[in-house]
Amino acid sequence: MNADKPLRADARRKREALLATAREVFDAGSFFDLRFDDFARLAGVGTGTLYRHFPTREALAEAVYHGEVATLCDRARQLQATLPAAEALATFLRGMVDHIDAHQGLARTLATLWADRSGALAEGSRALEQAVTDLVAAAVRDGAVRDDVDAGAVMMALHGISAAHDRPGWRAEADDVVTLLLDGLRRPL
Amino acid sequence: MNADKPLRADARRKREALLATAREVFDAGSFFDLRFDDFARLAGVGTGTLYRHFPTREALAEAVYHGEVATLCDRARQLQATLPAAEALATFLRGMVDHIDAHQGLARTLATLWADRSGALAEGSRALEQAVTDLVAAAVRDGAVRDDVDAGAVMMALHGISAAHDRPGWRAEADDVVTLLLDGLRRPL
DNA sequence: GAAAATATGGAGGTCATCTCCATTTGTCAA
DNA sequence: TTGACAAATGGAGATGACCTCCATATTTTC
Repeated sequence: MNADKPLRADARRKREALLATAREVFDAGSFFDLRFDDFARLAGVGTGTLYRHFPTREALAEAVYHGEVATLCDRARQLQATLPAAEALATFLRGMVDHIDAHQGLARTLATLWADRSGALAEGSRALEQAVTDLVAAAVRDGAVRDDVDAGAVMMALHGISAAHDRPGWRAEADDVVTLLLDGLRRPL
Repeated sequence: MNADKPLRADARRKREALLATAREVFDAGSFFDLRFDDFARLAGVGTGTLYRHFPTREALAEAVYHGEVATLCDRARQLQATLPAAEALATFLRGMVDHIDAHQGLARTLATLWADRSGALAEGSRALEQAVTDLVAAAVRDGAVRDDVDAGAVMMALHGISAAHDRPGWRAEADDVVTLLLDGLRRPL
């Protein structure tokens, strides 16, 4: 869905400028507070161009974190290949919390992408869910994890974690959620 | 924070009209899609009046569900008084899923109230969190639940459940989350 | 190097949100 | 009852974010 059209030279340049600006704003933590049009001005680009490249704020957010989400997915696959399934799952979930903790914007982005009721679930969101589903499935096959719960439950919990990122005691609570999930997932008895 | 001023007669009437209309719209499931001004017209009230009574859409949502949330809290206290702590917690969480499942609007409202980053956490949200905290604390005192996790973790998970209300397999996944939480909460070993 | 294809930018349209205040309605003391 | 004061109303219009449109500019192609 990406290699469709070879972007024209200036188009690619503007696109990069927009992404670069968006990344900065993300790191500053003001991405979701800023007028969308202002990205255009900030990036030295017209509003029309902004909208042609990224029809919505969410599209831009997803593009910014496309790489990061892909990295998370790769990490999931890598863990799955090198660790016992149960441990891979645990490590991945703990790592998710680390990532979210380290990056203001990622938490917001995940929460937003996920909560986006506009039908077409973003690519990154799908990919992440697939990675989690695979991890859980492998652990189930291993017999390390019960087989009567859906991986979607884990996604729901992750969403809760992302969405609550600005709670005072977030980090501790987030770790607790993961602990509960993992202990709950172990085959009962 | 409520018995401050004895509302004038017409004020109370308009307020009721707004709430009644909002309740209908909630049940129809279109609360969050409707132009806010239209509540005014629908309720036979001017926009100014709408905004004086409910400064934001969230304020109206909270008012509509104030009773329902209070009921949930009462239910928590009642369960706590009549059942062993662990069972009270389990029953309450299962009941939450039932409630959310039965009422379109409640899920959205809880997710919205919770996600509202505007600092002042809504009254209903606070109350609900307190109820959950009490339930967990009681179960911990009983020795039925581990003491190394915060009740906030349970709230996070509940939020995830509410926010994901429109997933295809929501009900099953939501039940799974609760199962994981409860099994995870039992004292390990 | 000219035509065709592609992309730009920003002025202006659209629309939900919210404010303001001239008018209406309710309350209460005399 | 009535007059006077306070409280509340409603809806026109300001505000401001979002998005579209298209005349112009840039790139590519032949």
